[in-house]
Amino acid sequence: MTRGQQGGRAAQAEARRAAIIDAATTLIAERGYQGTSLAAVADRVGLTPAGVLHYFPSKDALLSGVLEARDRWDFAAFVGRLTDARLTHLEQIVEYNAERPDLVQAFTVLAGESVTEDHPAREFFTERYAKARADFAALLRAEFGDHLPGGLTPERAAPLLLAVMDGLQVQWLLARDDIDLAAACRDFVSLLSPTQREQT
Amino acid sequence: MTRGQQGGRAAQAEARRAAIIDAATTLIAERGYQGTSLAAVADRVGLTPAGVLHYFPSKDALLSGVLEARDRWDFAAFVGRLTDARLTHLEQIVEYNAERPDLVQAFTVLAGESVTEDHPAREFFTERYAKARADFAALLRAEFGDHLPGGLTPERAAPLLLAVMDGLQVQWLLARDDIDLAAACRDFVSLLSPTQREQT
DNA sequence: GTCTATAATAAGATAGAC
DNA sequence: GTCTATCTTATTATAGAC
Repeated sequence: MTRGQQGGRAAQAEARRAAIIDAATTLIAERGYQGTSLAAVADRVGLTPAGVLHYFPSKDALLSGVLEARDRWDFAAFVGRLTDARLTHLEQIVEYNAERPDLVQAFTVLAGESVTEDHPAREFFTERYAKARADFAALLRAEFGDHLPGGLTPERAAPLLLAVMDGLQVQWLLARDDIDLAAACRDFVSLLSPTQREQT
Repeated sequence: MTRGQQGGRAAQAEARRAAIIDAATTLIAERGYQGTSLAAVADRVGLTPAGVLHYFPSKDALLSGVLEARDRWDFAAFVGRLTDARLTHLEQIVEYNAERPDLVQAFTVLAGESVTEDHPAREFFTERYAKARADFAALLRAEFGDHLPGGLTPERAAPLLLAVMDGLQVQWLLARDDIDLAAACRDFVSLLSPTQREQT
């Protein structure tokens, strides 16, 4: 039974790593990256700080693991399906995010921290946003063509779309009863849609 | 000369407090609130940590001072002139903010941190956003009336406007060469404007 | 693979000298 | 009003036992 349902030793180590990343993500959501200690992560997975450092050689390496896990999730949920991407699909992601406030909170906190100097997540978010702007521009062009309301182009609207999604998350996390994440996102898309304007 | 150009002892104490708040704001921008130590603040104003604690009895009290100073600035710049507020005025504020990336960065970091549990700035940002949504809705109604593009009302557009301004700041701080804060803000306003749609 | 033990810093805050 | 000195606690990370 040493090679049970989880497979061999390597697979067990992978499961441990995943559990540590999970715990770290939750704690980052609750206390931020700077506010998260290795001791707290270790407690959550039933290890000591030294035990955690066996899987991730430093706290920064653990953060990298958290960010990479998010990237894999994003890829599976969105970028991997970009060939058939539609704005409705983007709205589905928003709805799915609304079911995972812990994940949204972790990455809202990290994005905020990332603008500080020499933050270990700064490069990650810089590249992530640049890529998101390019992806969103392509999405908007596929959906609406070259000419958007207000005389905007997809390239000029893309940062706005990204900003709205990000900014709404902050407001939602601070006032979940007042903000409907998915509905507000749809509201913004309706501003971009040439066909739906002036509806009552 | 003991009562020189700065006034009496009370005024000198106020000047000290202001200098400490200034230093703290800069350091929060550079390293976040959790990453800012009293020792670093003290260094910047030529005091020891104990000296700083003479003016602010705790680190949290110092943060409150930073937030109150921002509130006073906001009031002078925006809320205090709400009677004659126009969207063009809001755009002037964005342009002014673009000249003060340090302030923008400090409050972007703090807003991100504030969504964590028991953060000392959480209540501040919760109330600030709620008030901003109400103010923006009134502003949009005064400017455009009850009916906005996409079938939106001022109340539904206000959180979007707030989200765009916030989200653009994050993108701008991470890629100042790629994002034109004021221009992007105007782009969004043009989406809300009933008269300017479909311009080329 | 996980631990104990410990190193090496650093934090916020207090007491009391000056 | 500001300092020195100190308390107390927490941090990341390493070395080496088991």
